[in-house]
Amino acid sequence: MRATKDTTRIRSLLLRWYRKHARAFPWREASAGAYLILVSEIMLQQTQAPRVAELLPAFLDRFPSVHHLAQATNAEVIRAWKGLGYNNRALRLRDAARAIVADHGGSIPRDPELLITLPGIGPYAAASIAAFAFDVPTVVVDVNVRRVYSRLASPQPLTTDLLPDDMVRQFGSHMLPRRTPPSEWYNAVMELGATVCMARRTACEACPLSSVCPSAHTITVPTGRTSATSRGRTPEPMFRGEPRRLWRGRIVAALHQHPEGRTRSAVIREVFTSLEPIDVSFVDDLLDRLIKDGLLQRIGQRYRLHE
DNA sequence: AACGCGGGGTG
DNA sequence: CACCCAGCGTT
Repeated sequence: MRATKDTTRIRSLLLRWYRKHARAFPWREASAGAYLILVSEIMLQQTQAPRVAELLPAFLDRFPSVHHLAQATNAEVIRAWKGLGYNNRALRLRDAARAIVADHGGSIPRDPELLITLPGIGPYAAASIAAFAFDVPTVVVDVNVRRVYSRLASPQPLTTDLLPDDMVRQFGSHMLPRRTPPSEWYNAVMELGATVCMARRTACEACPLSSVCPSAHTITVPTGRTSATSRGRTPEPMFRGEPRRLWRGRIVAALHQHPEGRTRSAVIREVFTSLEPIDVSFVDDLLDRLIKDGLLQRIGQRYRLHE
């Protein structure tokens, strides 16, 4: 862990850099309210910032307030979520809006302890909404923050090396500025993580913290087998050489344009072109999972987005 | 603790 | 092309 003396230096170097290099995003505007922050934080968990910036306005136009979102049906919110992936999260975001209306008078809570009780809001989202929407001085740790803080706190030999979560949090509570708003601080840390102190590549020569960073210029890309599967991750289930989740996404996409629904045969024709009888069980498994998740419903012989 | 969830980005 | 990326809820 670095000496306290360096903390002030790190803060001022990074904040000065951020004021010069910040990209303009809707959630960084002074006019951004808590509802915009809530929606954008959920979107940003899964999608690159430029893409969220592109898709966020249409979603907010469709659901301008937490009250509008709370009234959305499953199908309505899934359609508005198109292009963002992870449809389950759209439903949870809508459920969170319903809980905010039902239990919090329509006002988004500012206390992380309350935020984390909402559907789809975990430790990261609860802290980030409190910090970005209300400038609550709380420790926020996403993968960008964890990466930047790990490299800054102690020398990391490899780009894949990260400190344990508890050490990152300890360093993070030490780094929280006393006067600068937490929203500005975390925007700066995440901007550095996204554009300079990146996961698979570092740009130490362009980093404002290289003079105080113990990992600067020495961190290297690991060689050899580093793939997810060889690190012990469960391999994704595949079908016809592609991950199951992509077939799942195609079924949802195929039903976007058909409010009246499609028969199983029609879905198979459109999405799979043709199928051996032995493989039809794969489709049935997919359809069952989609229904279980609340994305689809079966009406008679037809499947459609869940109303 | 392990699994499932999208689809674009990167080397 | 192979490989990478992320936080949440469920089981």
